[in-house]
Amino acid sequence: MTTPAKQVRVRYAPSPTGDFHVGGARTALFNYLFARHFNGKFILRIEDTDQSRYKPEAVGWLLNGLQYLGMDWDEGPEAGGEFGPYVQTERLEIYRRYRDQLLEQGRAYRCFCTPERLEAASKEQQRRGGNPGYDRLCRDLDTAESARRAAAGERHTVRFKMPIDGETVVYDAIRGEIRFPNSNLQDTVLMKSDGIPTYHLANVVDDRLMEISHVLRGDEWVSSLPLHARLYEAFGWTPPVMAHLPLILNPAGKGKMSKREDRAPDGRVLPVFVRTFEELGYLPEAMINYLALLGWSFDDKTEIMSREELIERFSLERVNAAPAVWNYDKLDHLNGYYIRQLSSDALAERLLPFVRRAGFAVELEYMLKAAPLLQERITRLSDAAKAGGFFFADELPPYDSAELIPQKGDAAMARRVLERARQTLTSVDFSREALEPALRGDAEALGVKTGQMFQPVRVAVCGKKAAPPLFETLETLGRETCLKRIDQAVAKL
RNA sequence: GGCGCUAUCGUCUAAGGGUUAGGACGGAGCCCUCUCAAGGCUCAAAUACGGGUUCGAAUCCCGUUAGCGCUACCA
Repeated sequence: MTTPAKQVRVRYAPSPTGDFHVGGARTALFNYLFARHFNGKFILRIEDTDQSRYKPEAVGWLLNGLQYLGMDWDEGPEAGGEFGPYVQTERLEIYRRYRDQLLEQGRAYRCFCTPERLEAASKEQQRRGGNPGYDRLCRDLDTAESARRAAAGERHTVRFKMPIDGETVVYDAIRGEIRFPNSNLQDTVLMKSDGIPTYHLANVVDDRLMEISHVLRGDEWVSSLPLHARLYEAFGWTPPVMAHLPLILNPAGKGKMSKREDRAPDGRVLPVFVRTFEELGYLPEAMINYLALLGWSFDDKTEIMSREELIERFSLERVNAAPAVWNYDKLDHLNGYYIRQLSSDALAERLLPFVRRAGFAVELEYMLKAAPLLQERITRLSDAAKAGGFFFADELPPYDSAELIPQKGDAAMARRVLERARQTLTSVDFSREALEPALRGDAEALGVKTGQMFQPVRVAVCGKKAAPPLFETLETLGRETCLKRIDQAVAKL
């Protein structure tokens, strides 16, 4: 990628109207990677111009989410910076100045139409076979009259005067040239009647004032590009490089990844919000790797990439134009992979809060022993409580005694096996190295296959058939617990 | 409806005029094995359709179809 001439300054500019979801995280990530790749600045700006949809918790969710994913920002809330404030409702005076400028230049006009009239006008337009939208009634209002009505306190919005004929040609760094017939474009509202700008005005003004060099945002914004291009033009500004990132579609491929969390047919939550992924124990390494692969690729082979590699390799040229369908299986695969890459110490530490939250009182020392046995068997950190509950619980949850009966065996065999094992476990050195030959010897002495020997013991001790390797498990659990559980199992037979 | 974007295995993608169309997830099979995993090997699986351009098209152009996005005093 050719290095941009001026300093790269990009921003992620969400509106705090809801939870921070993966679509937003992907947009933030591409901005972050782009900035870090060029040693530029990654700026966070809060676009809170929609008062009615504003959610006070949203900024917290956002900041926490970015921190969890390890995307540090150079300027913005909590970071400061010389282009602040970075919250739009703290910049209202600025937008009013630019509104006035457009008004004076005749590039915008006051609209006194009521919502009711707007609706009626839109319907009338449609009835006449045109497009729905505003009929531009106030566009040619006398300026003195307009100013007088405004001064008298009459409620109004300010609309941008779009050209009526011809076309607006814009350029997108990913898609190239895009042409829009002006006959299709609206005189969009720039300033609402409450004196707060809409996205379009605030965004363009801020990007200019904050010296944003590249705008990387979601594909849903391409339809606003002509307006934004005309706004830059009206102000006499050169627009930043605009790049629209492909949308993330829900797993069904039908529509944008929803902003609501559904459940799979089996009842599992299908997370959409960043904090849900965090709560379920997705590692930031996996999230970032997966997100980066949604709409971007490095080459024909490489998929596993660390943050540093992503930063080094990221380029706008390799961003795809087509929308991408979200795939939970692939994310799970990556998460499992990154879990397996962790040292057992690191895994134990990460596991501890999850297992404790599930209600088990566990110490780090014990977790250090259990973690390696769980490592290959979990795809998310939160899976550990279920997969290894028998490690952490005092009492095993109830299980079906039929599970104790070995393949091609019967209850009598299970009893013989367990009683023999109990005897052995009472005296043998309680290490995996000693346990294995001892129990194998028991199998031989009893004339049963090793599987028939191990399975009843495994179920007695773990309460289920699918569990980590037996001897390591026994060793971790300790003699006392193992003997107790075998006694309980024998009693069930 | 209008406007816009997009179109390679089920999914994420590579190949950007010449390849047996490559990789990954998922699926199937085999191996390993005390179960479950993990790991290794193998297999099935794609250029939406129709026209051009060209010696040659997944690749360039046009059309169709389909999907998605936008069509607010929301972002």
